[in-house]
Amino acid sequence: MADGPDARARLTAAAGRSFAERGFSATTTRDIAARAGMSPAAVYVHHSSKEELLFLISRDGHDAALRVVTAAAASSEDPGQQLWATVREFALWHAVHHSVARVVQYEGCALSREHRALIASRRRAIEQVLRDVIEFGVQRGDFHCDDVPGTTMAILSLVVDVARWYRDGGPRTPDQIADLYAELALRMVGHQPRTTR
Amino acid sequence: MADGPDARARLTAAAGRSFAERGFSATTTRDIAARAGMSPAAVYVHHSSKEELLFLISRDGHDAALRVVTAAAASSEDPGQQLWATVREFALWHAVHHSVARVVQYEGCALSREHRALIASRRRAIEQVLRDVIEFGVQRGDFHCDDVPGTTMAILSLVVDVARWYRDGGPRTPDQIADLYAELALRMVGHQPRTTR
DNA sequence: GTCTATAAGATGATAGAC
DNA sequence: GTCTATCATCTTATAGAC
Repeated sequence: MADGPDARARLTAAAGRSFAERGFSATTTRDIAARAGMSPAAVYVHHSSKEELLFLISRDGHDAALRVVTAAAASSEDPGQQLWATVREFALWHAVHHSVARVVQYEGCALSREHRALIASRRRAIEQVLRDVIEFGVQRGDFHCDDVPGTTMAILSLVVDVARWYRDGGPRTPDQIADLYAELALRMVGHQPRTTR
Repeated sequence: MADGPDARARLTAAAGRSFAERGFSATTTRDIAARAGMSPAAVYVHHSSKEELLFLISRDGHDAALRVVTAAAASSEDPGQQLWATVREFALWHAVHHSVARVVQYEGCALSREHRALIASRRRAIEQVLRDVIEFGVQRGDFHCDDVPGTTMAILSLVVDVARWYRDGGPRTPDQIADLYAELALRMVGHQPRTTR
């Protein structure tokens, strides 16, 4: 009968928000502790270092994003629908979880060597999902795109950058952004549907 | 008969590289001084603070980027050519000057309130150049794009993100990236040329 | 598991000699 | 204008009481 998140989860949440707002290096363990309603020393009861907090946030964020794009890519047999859903869900995730997404996309360089390697494999997996969708559409003749790796990278760029500029209360809702970006991705791959949309 | 950059310029160059590699907060004044071949104290003979170095790099970088896109947008009477040139030159600038571009795009939150305001007006000017090109193309009937502000933002995103992932010695040259991104931007705005390209 | 107190070192910036 | 030396403060992380 827990009436709130436990201390460990409160600390990762507090660290995530702080890292997103100011960056890993500009965040102090005192910031994190204060935000979680604890003393600075309490941080180290639950986590071995500030860098470990960054790793946990980054790892769980990547895992969540990978689940989202994997499910979206498998949601249809049609390449256009697959790309539309994948980009839509990925962009939506970046907008809704913009705080975690910022840490995921921009604070990776503060990770230790070992942790960075663990994160890198997850990043490759996410990229692979998108690349496979685009490759499939090109092979099927639904997409017309000369440079699949380059276009994959460009669409990833488009979505990732949402984490940089998105603000709560901005002029667009996450759903509107997701819809727009999914349509733009279809244009980028030269989507020619067999039936009129 | 100068045989190298003066101390002041050496310091901004050293600071720019350090900020790009590790971020503003993770860079120490000792890092900057060592990179410029000076003692930590020498930094303060030429600059009043670490934040001032960030501001100078950010301001000059924004000014350079604004000049590049302004010239590109004015390089033709044809909307498609204008957009192609603007995105091409903007992407090229981000790849070639990726170190400065990283600072420009990702370290703005470390600026003082006053400095941030000075930078914000330059950012709006850059965005306006791109938006005007797209608006012009839509009015002319060369572009088919329902959401001009959204598409403007998306194309900016695409280009800005080059600063995040670009590495010297990567699989693509800056020119190849620029060509690809210019074509993708034309697809994003629904460019329908009057004469076959 | 939480706290207060503090160790050990790093950091931005300055003083003053040359 | 550059240096060595240093100040005052902040930072990560730990020690030990409760």
